[in-house]
Amino acid sequence: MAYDKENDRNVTIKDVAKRAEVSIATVSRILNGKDRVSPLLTERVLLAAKELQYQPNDVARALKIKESRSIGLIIPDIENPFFPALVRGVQDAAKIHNYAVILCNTDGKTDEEKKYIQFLYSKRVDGIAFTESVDNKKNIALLDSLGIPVVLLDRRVEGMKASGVSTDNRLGAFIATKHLIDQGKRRIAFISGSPKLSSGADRASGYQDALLHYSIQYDKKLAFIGSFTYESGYKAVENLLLSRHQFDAIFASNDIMAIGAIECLNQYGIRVPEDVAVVGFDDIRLATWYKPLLTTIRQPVYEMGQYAIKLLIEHITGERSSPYEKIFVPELMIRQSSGGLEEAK
Amino acid sequence: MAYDKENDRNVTIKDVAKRAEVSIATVSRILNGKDRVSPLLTERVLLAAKELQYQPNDVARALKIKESRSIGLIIPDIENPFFPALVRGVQDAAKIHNYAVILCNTDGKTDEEKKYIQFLYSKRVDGIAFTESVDNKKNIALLDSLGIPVVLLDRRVEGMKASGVSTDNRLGAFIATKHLIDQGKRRIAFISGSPKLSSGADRASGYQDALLHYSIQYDKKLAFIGSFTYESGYKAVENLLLSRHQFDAIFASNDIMAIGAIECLNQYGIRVPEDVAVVGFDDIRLATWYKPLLTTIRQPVYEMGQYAIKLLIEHITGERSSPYEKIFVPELMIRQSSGGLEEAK
DNA sequence: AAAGTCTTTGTAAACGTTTACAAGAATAAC
DNA sequence: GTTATTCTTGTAAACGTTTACAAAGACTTT
Repeated sequence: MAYDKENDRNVTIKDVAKRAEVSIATVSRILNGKDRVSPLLTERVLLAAKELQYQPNDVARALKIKESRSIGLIIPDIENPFFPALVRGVQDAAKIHNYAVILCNTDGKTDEEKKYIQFLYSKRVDGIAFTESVDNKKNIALLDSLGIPVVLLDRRVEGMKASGVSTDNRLGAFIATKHLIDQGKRRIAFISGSPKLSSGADRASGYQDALLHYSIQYDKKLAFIGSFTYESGYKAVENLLLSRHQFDAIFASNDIMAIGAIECLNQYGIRVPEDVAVVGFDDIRLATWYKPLLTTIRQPVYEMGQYAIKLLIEHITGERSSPYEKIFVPELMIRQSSGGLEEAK
Repeated sequence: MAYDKENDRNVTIKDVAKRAEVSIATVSRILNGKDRVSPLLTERVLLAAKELQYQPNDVARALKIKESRSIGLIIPDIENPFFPALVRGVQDAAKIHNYAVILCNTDGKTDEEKKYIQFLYSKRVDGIAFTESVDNKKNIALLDSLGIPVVLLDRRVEGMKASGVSTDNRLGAFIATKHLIDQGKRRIAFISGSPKLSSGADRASGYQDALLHYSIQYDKKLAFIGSFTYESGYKAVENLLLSRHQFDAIFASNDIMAIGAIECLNQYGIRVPEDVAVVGFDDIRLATWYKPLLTTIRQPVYEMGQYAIKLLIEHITGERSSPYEKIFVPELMIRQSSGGLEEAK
């Protein structure tokens, strides 16, 4: 019943062979350019293929050679401003090697992740790039059991036999906090991301490292648990305000929480950076469009996506066999929200 | 040489058949649930499948039934803030029907589009959702010739036999311009998108319609050609300023151009909305985070993506045979940048 | 009890490729 | 001129499914 299937004028290798008066093996050989074949036949076959507008059928090919030239990309949500650049990096790298990328949005739900992993396996993708959203051993184990190359994006997972790419989150958080301290701030509030994620936990560690290093007392009452969403940033500050604890700065574990935080501060008539300095994390594009311009820690997201696929493909082709952990180094982008800019002038 | 291919413990329908002591046909029938088969065998097969952790091979299936359960999605650039919501809509709709979506970024290059169309055809996708970036008859013709269902996103293309989904751009532009006129503005500058795109051309028409309707002289000197990018919005205003023509409002054909325009105005010390009112188009998420909050014309982008895939799948399954044109209606979102908010108070 | 009908199962071909193997032609070696 | 070697091509099997067709078994119907 499907569209156009009757007058399906699909031309196969067989048709080409017939027209060029050779065997299908010969056609295949010429088209793949692996084996040598005489110039005479080559020309005839190429001509026939062009005349018939032959387009190889990759699914038959995939079945035979057990290689689909496609990879799965699992992320929580493409609408989250962090991901478009990552996805673009992935896609550009995949394109170079002629891999198709199948996009999957899980909204951070463990069972969606599982469904997609199985879905992708049924499609016999050659590899999977995975950004897990909650530290879930089960899905990691599932991935491991598939016997398919996997690379983990933006997350560290202990004891997994897969490669990974991430940013040094602990260092980034350290730098961010240090920057605030350098501005003379001493009562620095912290909004964490999901603490179950390595990225969330590591940023919390970096924050504490910096306090410790500069002999500032860590104050539990200034630390809030967020979830990497705008709303959680807003809420955190609202709670902070309600608690009436003094603070002169905020380090939020990502940019959208930082923006949520600033929006809340504004709502209560508190000025940024004059009254409270704010630093975010990620350096999404919005950070340079938002007012005040957001001081933040830059992750090279596009490059991370690219590198992940480079690694994945190396595993697929067998060029690389043992897991490798690529860690990018974060960079402080000083803008308005931390008040660091005026100082610099 | 590929990863793990030797100790590939892939279990096939044959293995299941052997273990359950039935023929492979029976296994297939049970797994697909089409034909009736006795409860006894059903149970045995299901058990065997579970014990062996059988996962069907969709590529073999695709080859046999000529249906890959995957669709291609061609867009210019996922990093353009307009697209994430669209893509998410597409993906969510595809998921419901168990289709994989293969993402392709073309950067608006015609030859990239062509390459991807052929690439997707080789992969034998069941359908293609296409957002063309320059009105290129050749690629449309190519798509037509494939004999594969196609739906056009966000673009009208004359005389194509494919379905399409878009927003009434002309109406949207009319409403935007009218809103500015309602604010008492009479010298309204216009920044177009690519005029070769229907979305670009239609918005220009809507702008002119409104001027005509309210008996305002159309002034060529106030109209600028942009390309839907931040930079082109910025440039347009710079040129406008240099030309020293008076203006009291700007209608930009999309939000990022509007933001580019405002940034430029700010640079020159011109206040928005006090000195110049600005309206954009699209209502990307950034419009509500940017300062001033951007007055704009909302397109239901997510829904458009969803609807496109619904349509596409109807064509694939044969439920729908003749092309259908779905046109969403745009909505004015009054915020700060047009000064419309104070008035309303 | 024989003949007919319906239901359940199996056999084998097909989908469009790639590739091991064999065969034949051409060239080289003696 | 015979034999060995290399090169080019074809034949056929295989990849993992689905499905047309046939066969056999279980019921009806007379």
